[in-house]
Amino acid sequence: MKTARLAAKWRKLAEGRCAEKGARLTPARLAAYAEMLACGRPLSAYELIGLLEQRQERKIAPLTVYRHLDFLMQTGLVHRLQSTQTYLPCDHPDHAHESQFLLCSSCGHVDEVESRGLETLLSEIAGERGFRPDNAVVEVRGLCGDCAVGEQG
Amino acid sequence: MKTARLAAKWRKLAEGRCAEKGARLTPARLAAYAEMLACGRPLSAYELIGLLEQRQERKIAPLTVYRHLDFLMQTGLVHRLQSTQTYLPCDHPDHAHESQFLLCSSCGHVDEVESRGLETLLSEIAGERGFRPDNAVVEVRGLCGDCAVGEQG
DNA sequence: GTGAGGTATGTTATAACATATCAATACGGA
DNA sequence: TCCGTATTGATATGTTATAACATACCTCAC
Repeated sequence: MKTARLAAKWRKLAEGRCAEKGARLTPARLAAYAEMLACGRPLSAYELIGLLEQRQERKIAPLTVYRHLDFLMQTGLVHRLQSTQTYLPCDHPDHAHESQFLLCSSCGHVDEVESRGLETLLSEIAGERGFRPDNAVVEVRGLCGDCAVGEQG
Repeated sequence: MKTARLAAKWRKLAEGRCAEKGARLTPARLAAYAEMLACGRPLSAYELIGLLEQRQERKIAPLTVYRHLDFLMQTGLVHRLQSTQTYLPCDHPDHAHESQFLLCSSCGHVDEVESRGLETLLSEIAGERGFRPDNAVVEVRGLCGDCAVGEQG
C-alpha cells in the first residue's frame, strides 16, 4: 500500500499506544493516520477519503475511513473537533489525556491544550450541580497569534 | 397557524429580545420556538421538522426550519449543542450570554450553566498562547444528579 | 496444516444533517 | 398604493455518518 511518509518517531509512538491496548495498527489504519499527520490541519472524514484515494489510486468507502477514525480515536492517536466535524492527530500521543482546543477562524490552525486547571474548574462547576462529569468538549474559536497581528482591536 | 402553547412570560421575553434587535418574530419563527420549549429536551433539526409538520399538518422543508433556527440563535433564544448536533431553547433568554452545558448521557437532560469564572480562565489560557478568543464551546457529558443516584462509584 | 473463532475490511445502500438556488409572498415605510 | 426588503416556499443537492451483510485475514489450539 502506498502510504504518506511518517516520521519514525510518530510511528513508534503510535505502535506503542496500540501495543498497550493490544490493538493492531494495520497498514490501512497506519495509512489513514499518516495522511492526517502529513496534512497538518484538521480534515473532514471525506477529505481524508479523497486524500487516501489519491494516494492509493483506488476507491475507499466512507465506512472504511470512519472505522479507521474510530480506531484511532479509541487509541488516543486522533481527536475529533465537535464544532467543525473534523479530525486531527493528537499533539501529545505519548500519554492519555483530555484536550481543549483553540481554533483559529482565520487560518484554520488548531492549538491543542492540556489544562488541568480547566478540568478541575469544570469538575467543580459540575459538582455544584450534582453532575458527575465523564468527559468535556472545550473548543474555543478566535484568532491565533499570527492572525491577530495587524487586525483591528 | 396551529402552534404549540407558549407561556405568556416566554413569549414576552422572546418578543423583547427580537424588538431589541429590530428583528421580526414571525408566526413561523414563533411556532418553531414554541415547539422547542414545549418539548423540553434538545431536538435535532429534523425532529423539529417532524413535530412542526405534525402540528401544522403540512410539509415543511428542512431549509425553512434551519432558517428559523439560525434566526433564533442569532437573537439568543436558542442554543446549538455542537457535540450532538441538536438545538435547545436558552434557559436565560432575558440577557445575552455565553453558556456552558452539562449533558446527561443517561436521561438526556441538559443543564445550561453560566460561569464567568470559566470564561475568565478560558481567556487566560488562550491569552497565554497569544490567542484572541471569540466564543467557546463547552459541553460536558456525564450523569446528572438524578441519574447518578444508584449508579456504582 | 487445518479448522474454528475473532478481528478487520469491503460493498452496497441509506439515514441524518445541512445548504444552494430561485421563485413567490408578506410586510413596513415612503 | 407602490416599492424595496425580509421572509417563506419548493426543489434539488451536498455533506456527514451508519446499517446490514459478505468476505478476507490472522491466530491459536489441535
